[in-house]
Amino acid sequence: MVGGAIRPGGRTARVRAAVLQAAGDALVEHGFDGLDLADVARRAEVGKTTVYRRWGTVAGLVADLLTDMAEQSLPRTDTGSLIEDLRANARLVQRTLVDPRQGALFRAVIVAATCDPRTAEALHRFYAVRIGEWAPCVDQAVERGELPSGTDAAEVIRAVSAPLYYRLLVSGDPIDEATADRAAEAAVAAARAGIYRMAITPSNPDVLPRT
Amino acid sequence: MVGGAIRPGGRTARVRAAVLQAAGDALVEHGFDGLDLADVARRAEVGKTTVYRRWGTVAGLVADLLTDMAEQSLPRTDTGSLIEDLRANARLVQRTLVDPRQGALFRAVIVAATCDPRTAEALHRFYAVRIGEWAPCVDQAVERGELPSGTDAAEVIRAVSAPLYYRLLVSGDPIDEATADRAAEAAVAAARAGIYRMAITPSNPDVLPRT
DNA sequence: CCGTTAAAGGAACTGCAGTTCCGATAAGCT
DNA sequence: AGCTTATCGGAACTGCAGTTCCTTTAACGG
Repeated sequence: MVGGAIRPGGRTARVRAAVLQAAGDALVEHGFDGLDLADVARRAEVGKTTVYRRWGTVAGLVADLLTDMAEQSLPRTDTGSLIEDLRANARLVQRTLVDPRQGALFRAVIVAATCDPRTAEALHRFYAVRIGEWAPCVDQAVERGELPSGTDAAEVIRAVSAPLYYRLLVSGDPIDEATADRAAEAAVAAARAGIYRMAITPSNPDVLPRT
Repeated sequence: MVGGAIRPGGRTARVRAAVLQAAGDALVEHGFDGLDLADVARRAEVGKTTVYRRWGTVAGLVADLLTDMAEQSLPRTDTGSLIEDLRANARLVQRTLVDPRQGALFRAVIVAATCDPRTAEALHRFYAVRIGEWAPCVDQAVERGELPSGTDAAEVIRAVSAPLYYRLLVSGDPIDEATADRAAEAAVAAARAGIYRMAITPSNPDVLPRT
C-alpha cells in the first residue's frame, strides 16, 4: 500500500504561508468583519476553494494565524531589576498595540475569539504562554526579597498588560509610553503591598499568611 | 404648510424599544457576527425594511443599543471610604461581566466598536461617562488626605476595571469576586504610592512634585 | 374630526459569500 | 523514473443578507 500519509511538504507549506500572510494583510485593511476569504485567496494567488477547504471560516483562518504568531514571539528581557523587566514588558506590549499592523492584527484576533470557541481557545493558550514566559522575572524578585513570598507571578504580569488592552478595546484612550510605564509601576506597587499573594493551600505550604 | 416635523411619538418609540430589546436578545444568542437584521425584525414583530432603513447595519443598531444602555446605568456608591467605594465598583463590573446576558451584550458591543468608527465613538463616550461618574470618590479621598494630591481620578477608576475586562476579552481567565477585590486593592495601593499623579502643568498649578 | 405626510410594512429582486463538482498538479514512496 | 493519491484550482451553482419599490398605517397640526 502506497501513500495514505499526510503531505506537509513544499507546496502545502508554501500555500499556508502565502495565505496567512495575505490574511494578515486583509485583516489590517478591512478588519475582522470585512474579511472575505475569496479576497484572501486572490491576494495569496491561491484558489479560493483551497482556502475554504483548509480553513473553512474566517474565525478558523484567524485561529491558525494566531498559532503562527505564537511561534515568533520575542524573548523576555532579564535585567535583574523587577521594575526594569516589567517596564520593558509594558513598553513591548505598548509598541505592539500602537503599531498599525500589529495593533490591527491583535484587535482582529481578539474579536475573532469572541465569535468562535476554537479561536478563543487558541487565543487563551497564546496569552497563557506569553504570561508564563514573563512570570520568572517576578519569581526572581520574590527570591531576591523584593516582593512578598507567595506572590502570584502570572497575576502581576496580567496586571501590567491589562490597562493597555483596556484602552485598546474598551475606553479608547491613547496608549503612550507614559501609560506603559505607569502600568508597570502600578503592578510593582500593588505586588509590594502584597495584593497578589496567593491563598495558602496544601500545595503551597511555603506561603506566609497575610499581614 | 402642515407637517414637516419629525414624529417621535407613540409608534416610532414603540418600534425602537421593540427592536432594541430584540437586538439584545439576538446578540446574546448568536453574538455580534451571527446577527441577522431580518431575524431581529422578526423577533420585534416589525418589518425588516424598517430595521434596515432606521439602523442600516449591525454596527449602527448596536451603537443605538449602547446609547440606550447608557441611560440606565446604576448610581455609584458613596461609603466615605476609598477602598469600599472602589471594591463596590469592581464588584459591580464583575457581576455585570459574569452575568450571561449582560456579559454577552458588553462583549458584543465592544466587538462592534472595533468594526465601526461611529460605534467606537459611542462606546468611548459610554465609558467616559461611567468613569466620570465614579471619579469623585477618588477626588474625595485626595481631599481627605488618603491619596497624594494631583492623583488622576479617572486613571484610578480605569485601573479598577482594566483587569476584569482583560480577563473577559484577552486572557479568558475566570472573573470571580476575589479578582474584583484584588483589582480594587491594587488600584488603591498604586494610587497611594503616587503612581497616578498627573504631571505638573500650567492648568494644574496645585499639583505637588513627585518624591 | 380630517387632511397631510412621516414612518412602517410586504414582496419581489439582486449581489455576492460560501458550496459543489470535477479535472489538473505535484508530493511522497518504491 | 513511474505510480499513486493528497492537495490544489477553475468555473458554475446556490442561498440568503441586504436592497428596491410601492402600498398601507397612523402621528401630528388645525
